[in-house]
Amino acid sequence: MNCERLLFRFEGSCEMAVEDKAQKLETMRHSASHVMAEAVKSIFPDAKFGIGPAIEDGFYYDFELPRPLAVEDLPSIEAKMAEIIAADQPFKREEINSKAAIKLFNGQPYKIELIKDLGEEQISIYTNGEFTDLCRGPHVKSTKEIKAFKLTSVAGAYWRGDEKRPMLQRIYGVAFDSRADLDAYLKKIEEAAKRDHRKLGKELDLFSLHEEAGPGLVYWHPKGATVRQLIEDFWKIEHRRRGYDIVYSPHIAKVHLWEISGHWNFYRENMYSPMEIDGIEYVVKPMNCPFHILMYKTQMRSYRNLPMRYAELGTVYRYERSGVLHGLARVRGFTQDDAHIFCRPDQIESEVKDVVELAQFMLKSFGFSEYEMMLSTRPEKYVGEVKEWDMATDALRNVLEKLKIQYKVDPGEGVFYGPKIDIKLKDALGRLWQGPTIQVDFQMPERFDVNYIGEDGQEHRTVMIHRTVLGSMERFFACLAEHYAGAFPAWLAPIQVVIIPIADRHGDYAEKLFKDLRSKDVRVQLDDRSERMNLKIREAQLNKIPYMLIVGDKEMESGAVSVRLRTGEDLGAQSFADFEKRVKAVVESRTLDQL
RNA sequence: GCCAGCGUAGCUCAGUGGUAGAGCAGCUGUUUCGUAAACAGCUGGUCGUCAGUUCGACUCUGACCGCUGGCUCCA
Repeated sequence: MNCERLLFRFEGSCEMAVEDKAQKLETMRHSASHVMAEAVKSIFPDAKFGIGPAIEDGFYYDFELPRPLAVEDLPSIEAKMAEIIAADQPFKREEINSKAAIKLFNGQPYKIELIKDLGEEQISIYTNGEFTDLCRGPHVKSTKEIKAFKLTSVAGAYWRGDEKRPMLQRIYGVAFDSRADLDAYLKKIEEAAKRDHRKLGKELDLFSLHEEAGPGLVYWHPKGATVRQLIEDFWKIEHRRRGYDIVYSPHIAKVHLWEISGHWNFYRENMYSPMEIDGIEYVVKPMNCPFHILMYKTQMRSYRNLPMRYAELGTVYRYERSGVLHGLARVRGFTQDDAHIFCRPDQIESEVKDVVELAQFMLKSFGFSEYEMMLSTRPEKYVGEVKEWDMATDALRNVLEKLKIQYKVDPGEGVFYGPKIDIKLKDALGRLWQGPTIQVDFQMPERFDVNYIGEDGQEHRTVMIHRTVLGSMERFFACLAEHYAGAFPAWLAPIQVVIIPIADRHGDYAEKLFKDLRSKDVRVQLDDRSERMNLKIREAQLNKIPYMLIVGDKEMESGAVSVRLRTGEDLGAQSFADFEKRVKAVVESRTLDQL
């Protein structure tokens, strides 16, 4: 047997083992949810049960209870669960017909609804101890196989995810194979909370939000604004290189414009209330598309000039419901890195491909390697013809397939005017946030009568591609801050270098260095306070400033600087010229992990 | 918007039915110091807002606003 085959077999079995282990964990987590339900039943005999699946890292169960739960209730439920686990109750599977099941679940309206919706003759039920549940399974053999768990939170959740149906109480828990795994997980969550962008925003003086001025409206402080400007500069250069034209458009427009686009009809609730100007109603823009269309339409466009790509860092306002606001990740006023590509139908695929590649390039440039690609298809409420939708969806799918990108399909999650590819970024706690999006649209061109003159001299309908490659500056910045825990790569760091004179007599030398670096566009700060060097280092460290230059008698004599990195590494003395070279190289290469 | 929790100095937090404290930050002074916090003094809050209960509320009740975790939503 040759090595290659051996290796292949080894990999194969390895993968299998991983899959197997994940499966076992999921089963155990699902069983844990039954155990929790049993515990809840013993405490609240009148509880009505919803559903209780396994989820990533754990499980939940939804209940209707006689009183609201608080986190304080969790320990007693956990204690009861521990008893059940210790009792080593076996899980028993039975198959019964649906009539018998409906009888069995008498007094459990949610279960009965589920049974009826299943519409099957035979259904399976699982029993452990005092608790019997409608369940497809599988489960562990007995409760003792649930090794380590913890209940984490209580929350409200609509029955079947429908806000018109009753809200049940959901208890979330996590479960692992061992105490050590559970502890490691809890530790990870604790660490992740420390890099929450809202916390970093305060600690590093990056941005603020103000209750008195309105929720969801962002104030970018100098340091946050610096990072944003650097991202925007990079974005602009990259767009020009790739054939985009940068444009600007107004912040308000007549309601009529959104009546044409269809947004008024579909999204009026999410737009800021109209204001009357000269007897005509205007709204603040919730998106930039109609503006770009108006610009496109100022001339006759030839097929020779397509595609045309209008890009704009466009600030938009959307009325988001109060409960969904979240730091910079979900706000009411935000700046999209928007662009609209006007092209011919035969150009769709290649344009989409370029956009996908641009998005990947942008994410990679900022150090994001973990993200999810989703293909969202035609929703229930849509405009246009199914034929066009299919064409647009195929174009998106083809690109994903050709680029060999792993993606998931989100059925019915497209925009009312077209299907889209979404890229979701992860925050510190592993929550996914919609980032870049690419939407193929035949509808806006139809509504706004957007055309080009073809080779045949006739008018043809232009196709639009709406896209962002970062998402919004706010959300992208939030994810970026969390990704680096506030220690931005040197090229993005709001302050790159801090100069720390040891005593006042080193001030002049320090100032000379400061002016020199500043004249070379290094973002440098001089810390000439009458404080001890130790304090200045500590503060620079807490501010995650990449380079600290310590200058005292030794350095002053030889025209040197002592370099300390924010990693804690002390590089010792080197010539100032060498240091400048080093910083220049690191910043210009936009390297992400080197100082 | 819905469910639950929370809201005390710039920040992190303690506290009680009888009109509030700590550390850090800030200010003033002393210190001039070699790789993560020098020392001393001082300033600072109508305890989220508005009502109600009470002789008296920051503390109890209600409404509202905001935040946190979920749910729903996210053009």
